[in-house]
Amino acid sequence: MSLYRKLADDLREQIVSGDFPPGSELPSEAQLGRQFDVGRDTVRRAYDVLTHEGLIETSQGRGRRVRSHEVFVLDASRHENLQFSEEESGDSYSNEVRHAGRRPHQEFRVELQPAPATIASRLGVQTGETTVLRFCLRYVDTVPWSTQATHYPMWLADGTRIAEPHDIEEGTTRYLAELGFDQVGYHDELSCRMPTPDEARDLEVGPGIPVLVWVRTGYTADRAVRCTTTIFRGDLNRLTYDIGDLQARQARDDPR
Amino acid sequence: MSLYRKLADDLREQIVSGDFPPGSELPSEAQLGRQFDVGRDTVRRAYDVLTHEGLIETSQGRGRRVRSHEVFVLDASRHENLQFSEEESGDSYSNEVRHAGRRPHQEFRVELQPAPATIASRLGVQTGETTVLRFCLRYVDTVPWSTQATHYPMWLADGTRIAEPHDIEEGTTRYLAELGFDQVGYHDELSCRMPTPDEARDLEVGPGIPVLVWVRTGYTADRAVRCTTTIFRGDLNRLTYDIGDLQARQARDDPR
DNA sequence: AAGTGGTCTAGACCACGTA
DNA sequence: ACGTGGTCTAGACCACTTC
Repeated sequence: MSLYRKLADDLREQIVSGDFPPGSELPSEAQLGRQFDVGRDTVRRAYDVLTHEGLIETSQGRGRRVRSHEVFVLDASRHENLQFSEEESGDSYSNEVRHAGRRPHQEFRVELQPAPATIASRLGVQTGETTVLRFCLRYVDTVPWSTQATHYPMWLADGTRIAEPHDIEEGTTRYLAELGFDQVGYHDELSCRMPTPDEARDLEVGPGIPVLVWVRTGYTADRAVRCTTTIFRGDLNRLTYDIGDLQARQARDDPR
Repeated sequence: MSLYRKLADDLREQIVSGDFPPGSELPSEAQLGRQFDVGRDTVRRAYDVLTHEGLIETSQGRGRRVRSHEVFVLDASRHENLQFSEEESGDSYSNEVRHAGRRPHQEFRVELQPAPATIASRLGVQTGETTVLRFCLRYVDTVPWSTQATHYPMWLADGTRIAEPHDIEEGTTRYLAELGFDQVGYHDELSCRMPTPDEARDLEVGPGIPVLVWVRTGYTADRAVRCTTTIFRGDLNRLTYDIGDLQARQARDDPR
């Protein structure tokens, strides 16, 4: 077993056992080098291991700290509910965030884009066919939280507010319904991977933080009408689905 | 911008553009060093970046290759179906894998374990209370694919085959139903993160591969009866959920 | 100014795989 | 035997943060 791995195991053990609680400062490279009588690069490699496990974070000039987590839970099975409730208008993301007592913020743009193969097959159009892309970079308070890209087929978006570069106040799902495109079913796909450099920049994630990828295709009774790809920071998010009858669970959460 | 980052960007561009297709060999450290007139460590750091993005894989003595992906799709909304179909007996995992034309294999063990806080709160028992843990390391053909750990509360498992260290042929969900514990609802939670060293060993994943974590809590009409934590290799798996009416999608998949 | 991490190099030796 | 990657060191210089 190599020196730096032993050192990494040592440090990991100290972290998970609570000797270094979340947020606490870790020894400097020089200090650890003296303490274990190893070169500076060996210490750096040990810390690199832990960084890529998502355990610690580094700031130049300030040292390393144990990462502290915060998790936002999103109920995917109730998100963009198929039946609109009376009180809930506007887009689902803002509602969810405000409901959690946090301040939502988003940067928004609309583009015309030739459909990539992955999107085209889901929307039932030809690869390269023009689609309308509505893109959001979403913040909770001031932390970048997720990106969301929704593709609409041209046959649907053309001549509607979907294709215009403005926010749709009442929410796009509701607006689509007003246009006569009632979404009656969703097909969701979930995967995870390391972020691309672009995603890492947008979401401000360093090494060791994967992204959770959520692709939702929305259907009317006849056909697919939109495909939404949401990229979540893996450290900050959790998705949930309720299936079947969960009376027993709700009883636990809302004791009378 | 540092040298090794520029070099990494260069190489990434060549990989995603198809100059180095999946499975192809990449230049050796020495060769790249000569080509770009940089030291060996700089080349290594560039390759480390791509490795941690999950783009390439390394074998000592044999060089580096572009990783090639394969993805197994699991339909979580139909998995362990609440209504048993006639033809489907045995556990859901084996069925899914065989249905995909692959050979399933699992290593299996049963333990008594004090409930960790995360499990206890989901099962509605006290932290540290004894639970029965049924653990599986699952392979598809000879590749480790996922681990699955199901915790059962002692009040349910005691004196049943759940607590015995043997496979349950007909599937645990069906066996539980026979015992009078009909699962009528599931609560699913999804997240992702980098694997712990233990998980990396079990699943044989190197750096740059996150895991997808799926926690399913099963409920009868009265209470939670089990909590299943499945850890998937992030590079090999995708989960799907169908919500609402998807006639339009099924029509696409099964054209008459 | 002093301490922290970030980049880069040269050199040495080891471990693994192929031939 | 040779080429590949893996580990470790010492030294130099830079960039950022804090005081």
